[in-house]
Amino acid sequence: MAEAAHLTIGDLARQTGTKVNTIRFYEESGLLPQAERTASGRRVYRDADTRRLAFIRQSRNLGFPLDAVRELLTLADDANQPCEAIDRIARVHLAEIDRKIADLSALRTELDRVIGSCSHGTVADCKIIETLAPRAHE
Amino acid sequence: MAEAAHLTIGDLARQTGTKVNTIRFYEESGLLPQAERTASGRRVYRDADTRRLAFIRQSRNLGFPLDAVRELLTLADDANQPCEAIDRIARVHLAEIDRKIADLSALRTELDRVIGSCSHGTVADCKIIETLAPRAHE
DNA sequence: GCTTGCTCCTACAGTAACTGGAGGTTGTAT
DNA sequence: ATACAACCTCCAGTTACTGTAGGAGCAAGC
Ligand SMILES: [Zn+2]
Ligand SMILES: [Zn+2]
Ligand SMILES: [Zn+2]
Ligand SMILES: [Zn+2]
Repeated sequence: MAEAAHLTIGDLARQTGTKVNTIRFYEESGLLPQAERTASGRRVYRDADTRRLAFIRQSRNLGFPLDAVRELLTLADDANQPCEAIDRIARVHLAEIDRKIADLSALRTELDRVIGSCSHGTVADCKIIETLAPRAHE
Repeated sequence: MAEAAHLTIGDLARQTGTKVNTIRFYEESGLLPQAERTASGRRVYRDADTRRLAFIRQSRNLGFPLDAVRELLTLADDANQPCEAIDRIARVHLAEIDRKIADLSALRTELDRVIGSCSHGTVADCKIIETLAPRAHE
């Protein structure tokens, strides 16, 4: 039932919600194979490319950096291997996200404290500025 | 008591915990004024520069982007103005941080769910891969 | 057959905020 | 005098694209 249609780069872009330039960028980055070309030099894609690109986009949506996506793509090809390595990449990524959330939360707390301390007078009295400027002790 | 010492760029870097290259970058970006030079072309700094750079660094530590730092520096110079504009910049920045935290938290939830669904078999059964690959329905 | 307009091509600059290095000069201490 | 550190000016690299310039191809309507 599936038709192995030949897609243009624009078709592929539409199917996957990816910009045309981004697809070319993925090709150049080695995430997508070098596409076949028509006689006039236009890229031609097949369903397998759609699936690969969808995988990449889904991974990106989950925040995996391109290096991790590259590894995931390789690992996903060995269907009979244990999925340990895949899980590890995902857990490392989760830890990274947790770190970022922790950093931002600490920042948020501090910034909120600074903002809350302002009594809305002149710049000379502004506690925000006072926090940013080094207190000239003495 | 304060001595208006002439500082080298290295002195300034040490005093503020900034890399030498970063100081040059700030100068080029207009955050620091063009430094005076010695006869041989070396940059010379004074205490006012230390204070300005400390302000920049403190702002950066609170996550303000350089554009915001630039505005803060300008606003901080008008000591008699109301601090409204400063507060607004800070609140906009806080909102941005909140947005990032929300985005990351949503990502974290989803990623955690995906990881949790893996039953540690082969790649063929891995739920993580299944999530990333488009389900070939039918 | 021709023009219009869309899609495609390559190549490159720009984004944020630095960081590091190459290649060369100056200052300082022994 | 000779190290050696610190300074100088470029400039490339980082992340993951995005947008644009300048040019060619392709399908449709007239
Ligand atoms: Zn206020
Ligand atoms: Zn204030
Ligand atoms: Zn597993
Ligand atoms: Zn798994």
